[in-house]
Amino acid sequence: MQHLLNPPQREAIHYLDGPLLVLAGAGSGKTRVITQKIAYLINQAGYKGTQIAAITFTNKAAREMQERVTPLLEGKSGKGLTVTTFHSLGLQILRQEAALLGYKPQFSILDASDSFKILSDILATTDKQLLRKTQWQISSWKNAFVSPDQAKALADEEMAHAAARVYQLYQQTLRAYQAVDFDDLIKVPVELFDQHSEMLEKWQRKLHYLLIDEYQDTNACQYKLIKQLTGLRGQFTAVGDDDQAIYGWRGADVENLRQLTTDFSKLKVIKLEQNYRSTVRILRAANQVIANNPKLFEKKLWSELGTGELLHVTATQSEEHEAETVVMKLQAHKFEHRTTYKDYAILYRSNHQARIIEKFLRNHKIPYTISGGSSFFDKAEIKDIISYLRLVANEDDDPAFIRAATTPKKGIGNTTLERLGEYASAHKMSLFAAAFEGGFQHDIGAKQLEDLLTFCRYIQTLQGRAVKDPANEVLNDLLTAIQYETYLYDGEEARAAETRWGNVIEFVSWLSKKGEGSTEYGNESEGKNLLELTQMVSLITMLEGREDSEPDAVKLSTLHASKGLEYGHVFLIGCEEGILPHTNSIDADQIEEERRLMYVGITRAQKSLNITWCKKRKRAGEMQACEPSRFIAELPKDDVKHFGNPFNGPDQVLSKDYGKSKMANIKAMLASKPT
DNA sequence: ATTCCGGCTCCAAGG
DNA sequence: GAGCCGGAAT
Repeated sequence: MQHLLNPPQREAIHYLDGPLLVLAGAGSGKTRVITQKIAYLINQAGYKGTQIAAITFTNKAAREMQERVTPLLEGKSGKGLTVTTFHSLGLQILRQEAALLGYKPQFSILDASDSFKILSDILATTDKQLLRKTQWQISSWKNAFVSPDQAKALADEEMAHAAARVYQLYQQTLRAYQAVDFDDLIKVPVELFDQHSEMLEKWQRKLHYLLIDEYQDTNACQYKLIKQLTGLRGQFTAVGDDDQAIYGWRGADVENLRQLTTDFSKLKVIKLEQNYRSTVRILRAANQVIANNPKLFEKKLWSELGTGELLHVTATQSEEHEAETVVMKLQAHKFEHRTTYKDYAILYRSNHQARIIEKFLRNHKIPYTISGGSSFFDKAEIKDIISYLRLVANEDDDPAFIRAATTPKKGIGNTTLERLGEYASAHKMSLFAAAFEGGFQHDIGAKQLEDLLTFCRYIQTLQGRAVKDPANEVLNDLLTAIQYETYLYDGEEARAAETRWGNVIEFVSWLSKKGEGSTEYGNESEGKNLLELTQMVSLITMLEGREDSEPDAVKLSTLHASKGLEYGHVFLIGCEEGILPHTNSIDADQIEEERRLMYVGITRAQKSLNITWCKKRKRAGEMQACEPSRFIAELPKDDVKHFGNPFNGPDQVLSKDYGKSKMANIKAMLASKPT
């Protein structure tokens, strides 16, 4: 994609007279504009690296940006450049000003499942739906910058009032744990800046220029942070595309794009409409689908990359048949076009759709990598280890205490924990502190107390070592001390245990490397001890940078996680009413965002696009008939070729070894004629 | 009575 | 994939 910069790109890079909004269509070279602009600021416009912050939403985007900008920088002036995610920036601010906010520097960062458990305790229920709803409600309040008191005042019905009360208790609990959740990482700094203008001025003096990626995904809180940081100077570049706004569900508001034009009267708007990624047919499809959405800014992508292949839309009998079709088509296409596996991506609306595809890929020995979905850091074995680290860093972190104290089993059971919990809450102290209280100690048996104290004292020795010994040494000793490997092999069959232990090893070596601080840019992780690494770990969801040379593997990804990426050949599966658009979105009248998801999916493809849907799908235990997605009907007829009988083709009988037949199916596939 | 196991069901999206 | 359930095994 190396071309000369086109005029709007050049203009976007050189424009420094005030706030700038770059409306960058899919594949229009947006990352290039941001990285080149950073280089321009530093190499030509006299900015220092330390004065510039580029903000992204994902760690991956931040890493890619850092990697692409580093070679462009000349000399030392680029040193100290901040390329970071919103959450990581929030953490940085929070950590520096922790004392002022009444937090210890090593406060914990809770993940969604920790929050879920806390809410479950507060509400004294296991009703998942209610808990999810409450969690969502609280998160929405936070993203909209609404405090518990304000939530109570605003609550017009009893339900909302109850939720606001839970919100308050939840915040009190987090306080007691010396913990924040993901939403707080943005919200608390904004509050801090609201209340302490001198702190805000300090940060404004530090950061002279902001660049914000994926601006359409900002929520009210994030926008407020940007406004605070840019202040009166108003020197920033926001890059976004209203057609790719797909994070409304976590509080992002496309309106923020329009808001910019009203909040900054001098806002300059530049559109990037030339696409350097896809064929004309793919772009025409994308344009025509998205044309069904109301427009915030008029924009039409065009390409000079030739007409290209027809899009394929295939109706399949079932999920199994769909998976098989995709695998067969992929194999045939790869063979025919002499491509490699990494030229292909299979995209879907929800994570669970990947499972069946994985199964078929495995059966056919096709290598694949999967992104999005349940992440490395969500694995039980990783969370186990992290719970020790969290507890060592912050002994007030009760959720970490409970997990570490009970995993692996070490004689600390429910009764002990309950007594400890009672005492701790009665005396308003942490579980850890309560364990050392005489008042509590004669409440339980001698053996139990002995085991509990052994555990707590061990944590204390780790606290001492964590600040002075190398991270990998401490970690390895920890694993030995708690006999984690034995625990894994006792609990599971050898193969599963082996995988889990492998994950642990990988985690430890990854973390150790971070601790050495040998990263080439000398950024965040330099020379950090184990405690400082712990907070950073909480913000990371994927293990990155393991392989420098990407393996030759098919990419599996959710549509959300695919944003910003491109692939030669894309399979977009499960294009049915109820899947894409998702049922919940149909019910909530949020078709436009689903359409943008479809748009994102289409525009990932460079050369070919395969869309599939199932005529029948197993749902709630039984096979149900499905309708093709309304978005399929929105594709331009002349650019699409249909396969499979979309109406009432004969139901295929699925034999037991359905996924295992190989050549026969390839042949059948190749022979199949378009209807 | 307690634990163990296999099958069944559950799925919106991410930092 | 993981949590949950019912039935089997201890």
